[in-house]
Amino acid sequence: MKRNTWQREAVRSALGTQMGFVSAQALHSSLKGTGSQIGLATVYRALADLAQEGEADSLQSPEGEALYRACSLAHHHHLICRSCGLTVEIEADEVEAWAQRTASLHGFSRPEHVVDIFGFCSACVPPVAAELP
Amino acid sequence: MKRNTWQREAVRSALGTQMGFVSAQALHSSLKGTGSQIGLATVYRALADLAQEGEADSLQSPEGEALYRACSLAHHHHLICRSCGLTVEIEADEVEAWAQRTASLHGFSRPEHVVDIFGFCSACVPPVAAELP
DNA sequence: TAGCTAATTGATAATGATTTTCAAAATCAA
DNA sequence: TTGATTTTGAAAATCATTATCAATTAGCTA
Repeated sequence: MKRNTWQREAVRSALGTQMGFVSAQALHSSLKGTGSQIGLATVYRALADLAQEGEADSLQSPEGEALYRACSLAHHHHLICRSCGLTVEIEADEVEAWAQRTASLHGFSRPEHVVDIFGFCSACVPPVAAELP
Repeated sequence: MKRNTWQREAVRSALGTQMGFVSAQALHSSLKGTGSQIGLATVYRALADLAQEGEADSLQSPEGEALYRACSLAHHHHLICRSCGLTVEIEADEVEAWAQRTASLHGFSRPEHVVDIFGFCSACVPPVAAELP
């Protein structure tokens, strides 16, 4: 049976206070920073549980880290600045519908899609100007 | 100056014979399997180069591995079976346009989007039937 | 063709995220 | 409270990927 521990609550609540996506490492540091004595392994376990129970969204950053975010109600998509990390929540009904349609069109079930756009926000100029047309 | 080595050719050619996405590790094993003495670090470097030069596409698997695939010409999206690895190339003009539009709408430049759908193909039944409605 | 020089290789060590281990601590039902 | 069972957490183990650096090699150039 699943038990309720202050650690799990701490992770759930800490995740709720974050605005964007956080890595397990970052969340752990954040918790430690507020005086919590929670262990890193526990944070990983709690996040994995939350994600499985649908209480958290997760995605892979381009650097290969797993990022988590408290899941409000709907499924969202993001526009993430590669430089400053600014995250803009975007409407993706269009993509949502397309993903469902495309998956079932090819006979795929239980589709989970990853639709995130990484770029440079207006405040962060592209680092390699020579690459631009 | 960039030089042509049999190692780089081996990676390029090995990538070309793969049908779907492969990890660097897998490609290295595959090369070793055919008698090549290429080193793992070199495979990583060659793949990174190919991806940067636009000769290969790369994406992050949900497990956090970087996957590569020989890039034909256009930018494609994929429908990938979590169980058997079957990869279906999908048309995503709709999403392509949406990504561009959304990025610039929010002032983002040089957008790179990740649009991939992971699910279970018709041949692979969902492992957890209880989760379905 | 021989020699030069900078780019490339690869074995290995280093890194960094994530997972496993397992004994000790905590939870929950009775 | 007791006791069975789950959960925790520090440290070790994994795993993919990157950095190191001496030895090798590609591509000039004489």
